[in-house]
Amino acid sequence: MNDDSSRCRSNCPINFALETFGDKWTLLIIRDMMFKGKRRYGEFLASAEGISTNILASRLQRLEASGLIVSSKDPANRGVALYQLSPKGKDLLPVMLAITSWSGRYDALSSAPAAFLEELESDREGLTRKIRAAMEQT
Amino acid sequence: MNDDSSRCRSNCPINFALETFGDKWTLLIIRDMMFKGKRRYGEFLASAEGISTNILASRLQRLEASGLIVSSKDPANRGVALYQLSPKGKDLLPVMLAITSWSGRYDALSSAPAAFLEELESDREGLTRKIRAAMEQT
DNA sequence: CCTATTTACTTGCAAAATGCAAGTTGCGCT
DNA sequence: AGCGCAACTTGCATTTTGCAAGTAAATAGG
Repeated sequence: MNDDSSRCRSNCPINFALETFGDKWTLLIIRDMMFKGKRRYGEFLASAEGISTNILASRLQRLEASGLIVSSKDPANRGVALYQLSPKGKDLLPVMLAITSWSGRYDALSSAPAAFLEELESDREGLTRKIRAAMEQT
Repeated sequence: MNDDSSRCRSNCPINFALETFGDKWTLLIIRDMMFKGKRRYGEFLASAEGISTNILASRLQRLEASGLIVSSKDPANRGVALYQLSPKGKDLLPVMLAITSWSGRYDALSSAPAAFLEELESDREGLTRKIRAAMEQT
């Protein structure tokens, strides 16, 4: 293999959006929205990893600024804010599934349910469709 | 859809290895090893994003501790350290490709070469094989 | 053999990000 | 009006990062 299409030299870098992927809390918030259907400030705050309230506010702001989520007020209750994934945010699903699959295989602390992991390996497309449908519901 | 296999409640969390994915520099180092064939301390230090030397040392140590990379001394030159992806590290390829694909579509600052992105969309399996082969070379 | 250079780090300190606890604001209910 | 809840904001201590400089070991040249 002497054509080099699979490798990049420093003059043709592969860069990616580090603001999104290089941050722990950002990924957790997206995960919560994507797989757990969370939409409210208090729900994110309650996640097992224990994000603190100032950081949560800052990350939600950043996520909205970069177009990954959209915020609105619950029409039934103006005191409640709703955060939802934008199409751009929903398109992170393949990334999250790849991370989940790798973590399920290699990271002992990463406990996705076994049924979920099995379905992910055996029928990723079907699972993807199901999750996309679930995301539209909210 | 009232079976809930595509969503998880808080009692069945999807957790992933945040030490790996939640850190900016960790991802960049893995990218450099995977797509650019970098193996040496000085090469990582020279990456466009400008990691500082103390952070690089700390991340390499962490990556080795978590089994993603293996370090050795260059047999031809004992003063030179070589860092290489372990099988566990190489298996991050699908994650990196998913991130690259998303970034290529949505992030203006993320410039993977167009030919790479096209191949990624049209023949991901083939590209994956090529990159895996290239990774074995080092 | 002695010196200079390269490579891979370590150290010290200032700046920034994070974590924690407490306070504030706006809305809905009674 | 008064209470409660949800969504933030603020202040401050702690941790992490970034930057500049320094050290140690291994080749390279004279």
